[in-house]
Amino acid sequence: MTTAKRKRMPRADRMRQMIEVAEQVFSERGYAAASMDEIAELVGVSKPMLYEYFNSKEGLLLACIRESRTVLREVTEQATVGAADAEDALRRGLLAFFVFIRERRQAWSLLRHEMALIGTPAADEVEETRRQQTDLIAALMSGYFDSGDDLRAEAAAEFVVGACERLAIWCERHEEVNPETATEYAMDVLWTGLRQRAR
Amino acid sequence: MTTAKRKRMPRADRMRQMIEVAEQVFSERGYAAASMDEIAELVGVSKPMLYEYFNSKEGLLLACIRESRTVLREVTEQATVGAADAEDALRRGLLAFFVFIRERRQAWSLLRHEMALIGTPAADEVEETRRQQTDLIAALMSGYFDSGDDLRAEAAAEFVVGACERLAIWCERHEEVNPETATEYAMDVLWTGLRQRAR
DNA sequence: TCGTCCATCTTACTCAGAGTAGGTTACTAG
DNA sequence: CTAGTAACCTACTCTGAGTAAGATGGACGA
Repeated sequence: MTTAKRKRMPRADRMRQMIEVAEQVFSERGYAAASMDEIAELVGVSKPMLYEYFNSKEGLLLACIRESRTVLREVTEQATVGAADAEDALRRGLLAFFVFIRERRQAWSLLRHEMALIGTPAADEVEETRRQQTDLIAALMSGYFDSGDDLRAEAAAEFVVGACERLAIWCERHEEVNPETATEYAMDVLWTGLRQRAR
Repeated sequence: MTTAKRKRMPRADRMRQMIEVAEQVFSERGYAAASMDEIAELVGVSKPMLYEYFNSKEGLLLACIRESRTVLREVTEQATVGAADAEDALRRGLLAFFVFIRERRQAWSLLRHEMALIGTPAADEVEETRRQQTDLIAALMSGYFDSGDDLRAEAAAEFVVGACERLAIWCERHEEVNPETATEYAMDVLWTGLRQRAR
């Protein structure tokens, strides 16, 4: 990218570059079909360098996922500060999320495909990202809602995360649905409930 | 299983047996970590037999996923026949789903881990399962709801599927939450909406 | 009873790609 | 100008998916 034909670059820079390329390749080909040789070649470096910095293919994937998670967290947290009430907070958070997934498709596609790796670090890592969002929502809610039933509140937070994730994937198939509309759809069901629409 | 020490069994039977074993191994080890050699050994047959019947590792996975999907469809469709109204239909469907995932954990865990295989048949297959459920819900709703906005209705259906999927995963971590309670939590948010609980 | 047909099954490979051992080169400080 | 070390490379091993080519058991007609 940076037209650097000079080799030898400092560890931190090289790592960033590797993550950038890997994110691209993983989301294009899929984790399984992506080869470390190809990533190394695109970076312009030999394979052992990848292993030097990330230990394994899965380690490289992990780094990509963590990278995306950090951005997602920053974006959604920022969005909800200074919200007027629960409804406002929820709406702002949702909008930030839907904007994120539109602007950073590749990163999102990595987060969304939860590896066929039950019990492996990568699966845990994706799960951890959801937990992060769930906690955020649960925290938001507890500030505005009657607690009453903690288990129920936790379930509600999981619910919101799952629903939005799915809606986001649906949005990929519907270019015409912009983040604002998606947010409105989500709020409609979440906040108002389906009862309102029953005959 | 059937204590058959006699080899040579008819194609159909052998395939069923292979799918049974594969479902077990895939959900235990994860798709990537599972080896065809191991599955073949557990079945008591040599590897080329697996390829004879399923063509590839992914083909075998596909067969497992399709198997589960068929059962899921039967169960949920059956549950909703003869529902009194939209609320009742939704509740029955949800309960059937939550019972299914509790009773058939392995099958569910296969459906839930959507392979790190963007653009490959297996990913499409899992997606197809969701579409099946989404269509079912959309059909249910259209029978009871004002149509008005088709896109909105489609979005709502996606929403329900995603939310329930996530809630189901959450249930795995909470043994104390039985299908009935899960259904109640889901109905609470979906039907009533979060507004009811705001301070 | 005996062939003969073919579906079921096997042994024994190839090949791609993850991961590594051990050595080489360019920059940097003294 | 010479260490010293961080960045880098060549050239391997090894596991596991996928396959070629052939062996075998048993149903069924003669």
